[in-house]
Amino acid sequence: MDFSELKSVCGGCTIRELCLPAGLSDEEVLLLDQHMAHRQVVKKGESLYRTGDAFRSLFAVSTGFFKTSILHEDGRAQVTGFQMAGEILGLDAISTDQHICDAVALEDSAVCEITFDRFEELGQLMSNLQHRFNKTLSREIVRDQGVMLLLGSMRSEERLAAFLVNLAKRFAARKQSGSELVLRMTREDIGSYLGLKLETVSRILSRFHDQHLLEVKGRNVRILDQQGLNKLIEGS
Amino acid sequence: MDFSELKSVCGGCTIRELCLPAGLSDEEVLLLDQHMAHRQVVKKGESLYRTGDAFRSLFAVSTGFFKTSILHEDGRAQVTGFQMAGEILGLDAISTDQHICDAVALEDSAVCEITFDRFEELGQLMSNLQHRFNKTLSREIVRDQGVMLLLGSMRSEERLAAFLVNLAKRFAARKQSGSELVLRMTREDIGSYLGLKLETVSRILSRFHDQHLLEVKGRNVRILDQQGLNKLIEGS
DNA sequence: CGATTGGTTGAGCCCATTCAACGAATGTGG
DNA sequence: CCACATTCGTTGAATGGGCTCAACCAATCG
Repeated sequence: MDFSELKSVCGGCTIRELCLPAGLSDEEVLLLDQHMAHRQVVKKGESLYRTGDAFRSLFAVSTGFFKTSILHEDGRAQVTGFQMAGEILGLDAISTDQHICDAVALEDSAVCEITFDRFEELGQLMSNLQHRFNKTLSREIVRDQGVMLLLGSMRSEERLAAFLVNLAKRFAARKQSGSELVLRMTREDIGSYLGLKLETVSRILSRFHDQHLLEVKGRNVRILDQQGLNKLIEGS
Repeated sequence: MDFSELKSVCGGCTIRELCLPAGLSDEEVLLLDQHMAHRQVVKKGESLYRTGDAFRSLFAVSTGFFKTSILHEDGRAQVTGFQMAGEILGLDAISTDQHICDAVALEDSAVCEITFDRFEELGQLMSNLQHRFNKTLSREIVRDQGVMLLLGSMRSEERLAAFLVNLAKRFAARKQSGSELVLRMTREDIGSYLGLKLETVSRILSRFHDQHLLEVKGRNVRILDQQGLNKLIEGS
């Protein structure tokens, strides 16, 4: 697919308000748009970037689903996040000009690329863009600290419940069903993200199924009792 | 103490290169300096800000030691970080214009304040400052993801070893001893940060003591075998 | 078709937790 | 100044939640 003919990619994008252009005026979006590189396809299983790669660009997920993971020297890996449409990949690399994690597509995906040098120039031209970007970075910090809370002080059931509720919310914000989830990642990915083993994830999904909180068929999960899940997270 | 008479606080600050002015020219530092508010004292046990407070300013730790922690609705708390001289407090609040954690001084401390509105204006004037600030935010993301790795895939001994080595590095970067640590936080704080119970922290410190990795006397910790600790973290 | 990857479930084990007792240090008020 | 309370830290014994090891099944793919 070649979108280079289109004048404004972001302008017509359905998830514009969830992405970098959020909160910008039409004119500002147009200016941003002119500096976006072509949309780029990443096939399922392929890496958008790998640990150690030189940092050149930020990527906004256009369609599809990614995971990011960091590798420990001894081979252990930790999944640090899952990214869907509108979310930004590469923020961690600004720090050192090198990517410190791998970003892998969990289904056939497409991303919008913008070189960070260019983006910083735009930030100088549009204080609004810069302001929003500061918020984007801060939001990622808040998200990470939420994961720290989850990993540091929740039990396995609470972790999985929080994970599912969070996924559901993000799907819902994208006008997709907030109760019919298709998990694009393996049980092992989920486990790594939540600090659990894949067997534990599987067991708890089965338990939730038995408790009529979920309907689980492989990677298809339907949330039957949202409130029940919320109760697990908050109350204890 | 009133520093308002001084023309340049940052300019003469010994930890300038570890703080917001890092990488700025002398002129740029001077400009930044003119917009810094007075230094502000926070006594041991006092809060610099609390969850829910409106976000107005960023704070750079000048002297002393802070902890930040988020509160879960059911009362559980998670310590999300410890901040020492040169490190920035309040980055998480940019996202929502509200502080999402408490920042508490663990010893008598002082901070330098700058209103964020002012700071963003300065960022528009000095692309270099903005560039550095982007890196600061990204560095916090990297740090948080490091903690995620720690919480998600390390065992208790590895966590504590990583924590101590990290503290030692940061003290060393501030020209303080990298082996004689004075822990300003309680065992409970450490445990919360590392996802462990205080008893576990205490036990492991004792174990490290027995293994001649550390000398532990209450909150005074001397690292006897840095390499031994590193081995714990990397190898498994 | 066999090979591979992903998922479920069981049995037993172990690391960290829980519960508990005790000691040291600090602060407070009479 | 001492008596007392409080906070912080250490250590022991027993428990249990999640892990390890293992078997098995289903789906996918070359």
